[in-house]
Amino acid sequence: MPPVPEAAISATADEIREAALEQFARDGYSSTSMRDIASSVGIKAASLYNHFGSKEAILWDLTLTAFEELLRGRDLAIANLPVDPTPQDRLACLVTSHVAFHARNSNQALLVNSQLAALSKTHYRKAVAMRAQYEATMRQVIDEGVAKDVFTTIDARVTTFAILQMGMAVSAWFRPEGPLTVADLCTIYVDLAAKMLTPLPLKC
Amino acid sequence: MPPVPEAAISATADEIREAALEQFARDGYSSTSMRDIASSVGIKAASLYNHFGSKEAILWDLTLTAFEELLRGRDLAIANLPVDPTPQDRLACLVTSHVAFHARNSNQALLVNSQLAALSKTHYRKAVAMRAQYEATMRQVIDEGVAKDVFTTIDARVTTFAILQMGMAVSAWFRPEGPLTVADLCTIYVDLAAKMLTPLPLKC
DNA sequence: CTGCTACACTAACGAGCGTTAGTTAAAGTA
DNA sequence: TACTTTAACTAACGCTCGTTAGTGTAGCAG
Repeated sequence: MPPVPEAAISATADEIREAALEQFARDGYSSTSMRDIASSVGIKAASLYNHFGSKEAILWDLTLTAFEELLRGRDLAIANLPVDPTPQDRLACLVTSHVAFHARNSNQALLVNSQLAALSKTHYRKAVAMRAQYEATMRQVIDEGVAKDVFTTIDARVTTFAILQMGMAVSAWFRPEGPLTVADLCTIYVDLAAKMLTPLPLKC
Repeated sequence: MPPVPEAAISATADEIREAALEQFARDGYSSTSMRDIASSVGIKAASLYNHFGSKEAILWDLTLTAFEELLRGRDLAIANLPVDPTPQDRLACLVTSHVAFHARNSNQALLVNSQLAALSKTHYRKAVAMRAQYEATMRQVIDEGVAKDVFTTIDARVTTFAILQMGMAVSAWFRPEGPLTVADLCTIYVDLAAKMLTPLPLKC
């Protein structure tokens, strides 16, 4: 009896991850069967259990990796900020890493944004905590800008949701073979987010 | 043998609609069983077939109703516009009806925004067409504003998606018992959308 | 060469799924 | 009062699901 692997590391395990990620993102967790995943990899369903302890373990593995990459992208962007960054700098940096992630890793993004409910209660709680921590980063930047009087907003919480959500939606429609590059997309969303936090110009 | 009802009209049918809508929105179509729906109504699964021909028929019934209400809200808002409305008037009107629908009918909104894939191919195509028609209304208003030089945008298509999406997300988090009223919410999103389409003020 | 490990397989279990057939009881109509 | 309709029920069908048990085999370590 092979010990139930905590986090499988092998070429086959990676093929399983890849196939499961694509199908979970496209069809949803509960509409994807172990037999579906196995057949994408070219093995039988029972063989999946040589690599992952359960179907939910695959989802959790993928979810953890997705969150790690999301947070890593954010941290990398923050690390590349100029010294003494303005709130505008910080906002542009966060929106760029946010949108770039959702454009480049659409399957991971779809998993994180709409398949968390399929996790076990314990894993779900951890995932929600990670998401809350990620969202808090955006909120802090907005609050900082408001405190320094460079941002204006009716409601900082709602504006945070709005900025995060318009970026998340990118994963649902953006295709790299389309007319826009990821860089184009980031420029557009940074512009939108900046405007959302700037007072409307008075007629003068 | 009762004829398979096209669109059932009875108190029980309405209870089924209500229970199915809530569970489809909360747990997803494929995670909700006919036995789940039946038990919410207080009957057995087989009795559901006295009112609807299949599980998908329930989803399609709910989807059609949701789209009808969404479009009706939009048309009502448009009908109440002042004579010779400006693009800003039109934008505010559309954003208000959009956000109000997603705040007040969150279950219907979640259905329309994330359960279409569970429909049969024929019904799916019709639903996507209705959604496209709805989205086109917003796009037209933005294009009109750009043509009249009262709106500025890097990319009208992406901005349309962004405005629609930040409103759709409302259905996922807004609770009427929270600190904000629906009217508050509409005000906030109208403000955000207007700013998104207005040029950043130059320092002067 | 021997033995162990890794990883595939077949077969099957029990549970749950959407759905159908056939039955029964109550309500409405002639 | 008799007949029809409505809408509930029980029972079961065939299927798919996640998962487990047990088996075979190739490759590597001693």
